[in-house]
Amino acid sequence: MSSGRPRQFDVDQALDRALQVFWKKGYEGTSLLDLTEAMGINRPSLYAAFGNKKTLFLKAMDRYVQGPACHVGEALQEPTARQAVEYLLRHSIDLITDASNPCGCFMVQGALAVSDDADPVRQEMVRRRAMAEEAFCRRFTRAIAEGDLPPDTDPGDLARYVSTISHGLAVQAASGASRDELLRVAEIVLRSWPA
Amino acid sequence: MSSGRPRQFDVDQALDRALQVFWKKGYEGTSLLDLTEAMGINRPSLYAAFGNKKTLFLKAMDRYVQGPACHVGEALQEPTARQAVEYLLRHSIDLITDASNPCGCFMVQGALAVSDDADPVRQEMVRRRAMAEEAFCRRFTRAIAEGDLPPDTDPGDLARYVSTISHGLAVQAASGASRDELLRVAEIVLRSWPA
DNA sequence: GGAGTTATGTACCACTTGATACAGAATAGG
DNA sequence: CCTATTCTGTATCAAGTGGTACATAACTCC
Repeated sequence: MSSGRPRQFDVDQALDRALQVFWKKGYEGTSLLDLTEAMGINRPSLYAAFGNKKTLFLKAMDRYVQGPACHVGEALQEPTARQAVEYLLRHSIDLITDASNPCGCFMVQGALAVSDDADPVRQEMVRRRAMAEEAFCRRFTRAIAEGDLPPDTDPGDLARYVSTISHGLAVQAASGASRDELLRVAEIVLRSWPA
Repeated sequence: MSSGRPRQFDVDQALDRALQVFWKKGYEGTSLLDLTEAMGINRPSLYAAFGNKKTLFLKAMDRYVQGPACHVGEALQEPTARQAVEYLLRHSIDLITDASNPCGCFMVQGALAVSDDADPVRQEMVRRRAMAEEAFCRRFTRAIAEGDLPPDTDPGDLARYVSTISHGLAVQAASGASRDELLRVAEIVLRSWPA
């Protein structure tokens, strides 16, 4: 197999740039011109490497989950449920208020309310958010079995609660709340942790 | 003064219809065609009555605050801080999961992450969310003075906490969470209310 | 009934949108 | 060197965007 003319750009770096734009402007607020300018490539190269706008967005989503938002998975590995939540909240706050990224959470503001045309993208984001919540639900189920949460705890409700806090913090960050302000919110949450 | 040809549509009803569309699809996900179809009027009538897309959106925002979201102001009049928060959360949940409206909160998903062109609209939403938070801050300050909250409470932090919960619930609703599921989240919040 | 005023509806504007056709450039294998 | 393959860049596409000009219709006041 002959490999033809080599790419003149780094695919992952271009994807990171695309992620930044989608993160700041959302799926529908981002134009192809925004993308090609940020990625430093022209339109046909973008389409050849990433398919189209939708598939590029989905790939940016994967990269977000595995890169900037990898703390979500890491949190689950903390020894106790409380520590997992603490890890999640603190690192989430660091991410969503990090000055080198757009404010807020890509997973929340990337495609929250969109046109019918973009609805599949929105639904995929809903699905991914639900997956994270379910992972915490399973973690809490384990915590109950390990005696690390009260036995009458409903793990699903608690996971939904944590998810609610997390998404709320993201909206706060998108509204301009600072790291310290959000850390104090997290403190209120953790102070009353049911354990 | 002569009044000319009378309007053939009800301005407030048309505004309600516009609100519904913006609520579901967000500012940038909504096209003029979406609007005119939902409002039952044609383009020039829309522009004559509401200015342009941005000003229409802002007017829809006013209508949202004074109509569907009037419970926010009402909550402040409850006798205690705890009751105010309880009122806020319960009625918010009713609103954001009401089947006769789009899921979620217009004030959150109407314009969370948008293009530069729409950024003024986004900022106005940020400002309005901040105003609601400040109102709760003042309410909590009063509650502390009335001995209805611990004297060492920081009213700003507490207001930000409540705001975070409220916005988090909105994202959950936009993701398809049911009324009952969110009521159980609210229960967790209220169970640990610092009073 | 005529004059003045305001709303409606068609038809259109310039511009942007996401997406491609196609020619040329850069590589690998033979 | 030649061919096959892949990428790049220009130039372009049809469709959709927000926004308006203009003729006409419906009303009030004189």
